[in-house]
Amino acid sequence: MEPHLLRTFVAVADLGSFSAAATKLGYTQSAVSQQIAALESDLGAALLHRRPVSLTEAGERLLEHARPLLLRIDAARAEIARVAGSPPSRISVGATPLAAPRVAAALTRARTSHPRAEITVAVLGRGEVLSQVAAGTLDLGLEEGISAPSDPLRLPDIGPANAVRIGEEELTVVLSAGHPLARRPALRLADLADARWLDAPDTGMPLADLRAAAGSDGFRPSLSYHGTDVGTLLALAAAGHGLTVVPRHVLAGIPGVTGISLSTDPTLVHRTELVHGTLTAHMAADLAAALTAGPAPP
Amino acid sequence: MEPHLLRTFVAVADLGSFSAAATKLGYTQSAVSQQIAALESDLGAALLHRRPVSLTEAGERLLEHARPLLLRIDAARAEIARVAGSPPSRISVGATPLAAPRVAAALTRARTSHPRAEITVAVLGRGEVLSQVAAGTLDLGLEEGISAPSDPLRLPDIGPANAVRIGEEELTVVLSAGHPLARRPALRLADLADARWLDAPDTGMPLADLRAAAGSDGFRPSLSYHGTDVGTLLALAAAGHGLTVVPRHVLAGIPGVTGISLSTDPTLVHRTELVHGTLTAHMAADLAAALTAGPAPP
DNA sequence: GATGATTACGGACGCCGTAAGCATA
DNA sequence: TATGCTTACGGCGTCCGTAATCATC
Repeated sequence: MEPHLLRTFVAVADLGSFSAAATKLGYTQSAVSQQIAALESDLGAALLHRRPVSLTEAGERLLEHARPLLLRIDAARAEIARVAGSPPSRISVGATPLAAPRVAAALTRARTSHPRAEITVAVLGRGEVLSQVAAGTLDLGLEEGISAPSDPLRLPDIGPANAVRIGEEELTVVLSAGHPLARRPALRLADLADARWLDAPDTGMPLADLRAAAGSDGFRPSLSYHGTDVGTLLALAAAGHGLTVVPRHVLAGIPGVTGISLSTDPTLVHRTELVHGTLTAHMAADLAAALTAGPAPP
Repeated sequence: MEPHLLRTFVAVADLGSFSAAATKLGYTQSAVSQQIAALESDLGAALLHRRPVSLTEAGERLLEHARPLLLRIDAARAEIARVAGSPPSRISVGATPLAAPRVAAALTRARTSHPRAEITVAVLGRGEVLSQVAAGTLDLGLEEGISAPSDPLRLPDIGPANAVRIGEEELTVVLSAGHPLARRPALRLADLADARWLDAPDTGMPLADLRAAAGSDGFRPSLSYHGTDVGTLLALAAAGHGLTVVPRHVLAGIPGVTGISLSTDPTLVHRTELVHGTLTAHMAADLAAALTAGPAPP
């Protein structure tokens, strides 16, 4: 269970290939093979099927633990590096595309009260935000996703009390204006399991999250979009390539699409949280105050 | 950041001594010294002051990460061992003392519906429960603590969705019957920071949790009790040795003590959660259904 | 001076690369 | 047959124990 073995295991699982993982990590094919073998013998269970490479049941379980473990290890290392180093004068903030409007709005307000802070903002794919906060590349990150009202997001914890609630909004499913369901006042997520869905893991709600929320194994992708541009995602939805789920506010004034509320569902909402390393907890408190004022403006 | 380094670091931090940690872990004094040195050089920061041994700022940070990391590593290993092994016929359940009445009540009901299950029950000190669930020694554990209403407990996560809410109850502070405050209808936790407190880390609410909940650095212990017997704890409170905090139901019919509600506080409640490895999720669902029926009987 | 952490050194083991082997598509 | 994972083997680095050294109470 040494971290470098977990790292290799995750790489192999992601890439579906020993040799690809080897080149990515700077090892030889053989080394990766030996590392996986070592992990399997340590744990006493086969983790991967070979030829083609796929996860065994035990491998699936390990993967669920390995990612958060590696994330937390990075977080610990980054935190200690900060304690040892000098207090940072620059603050970097990252956000997922659907949370980005909140940062922009809050920073204009923060500028007036803290005019001398040097702030960097980046919009990143979902998943990048948390790992970069963990690694210390980002000081603060805005994450968002689906949850029950007043329930926290299910993010891997990278430290004590590292996420604070920013706000919750109505969750809507985006349909092209001409869609048969476009005139319904509200919909239940489970009823849409068999529809055509957009797979936009960087930008929209991951389909796996929809499956988890609806308790269904549907939500199969009809088109995949890799990128962080919300406009493109909505344009794809408007063109009828599939459905996607977003918080209501991003649809304001967008032509060609209709947002149908999912709030009659076993009460699902779109929730935004501010994630931070514990060392930037005071910064987080300041920014959170500015951010929680309400839903983001257009 | 290899796990064995973290393990020795935690042992040194707990025991306050390199040599004590060495004997506990089966190393030589020298090996422990080298391991700590390796960790410090890897992280680029001093983790411990020597002579006497105490944590540096960086060490404090690392410790906050190291314990959950080790817990999760144990959880992953246990989970994989279960996948590889045969499905368990015996179920072991553990609970902290203040949660114990709930298991007892639920199991009598579970007995009638699942008469052939072989169930083991243990009452353990706070902190033992989670680590044994992680390690796979326990299949299910009942944890409890202070939280805001409908907020989850702040437990280190040992896997995806590993805790489910069982119930919440009024939180009361226990006073001897003759105590000056014993006739108040309600109290605020922060006002009691300077009182004499019982330190019963295995049984009652840890004083550190009270400090965190009240945002105060008071709650200093006047007497410490190590053990898992709630009756003894209440007897100490009745005898005026100090205050302690418990959920209301444990006080029903106990002479010599008075419970004053803390519910007017920034709304603090006593919350109970069922913790499980993901592999026992279905067992957890069954037991949770029996457990959530209401507050435990006397 | 005794206790306890550090440093020096040596043997054993582990890890990774090279290279050969082997199975599957 | 070719791609790709596995096994064999050797060098190098790491880890831990013994033992000597150093520092602190």
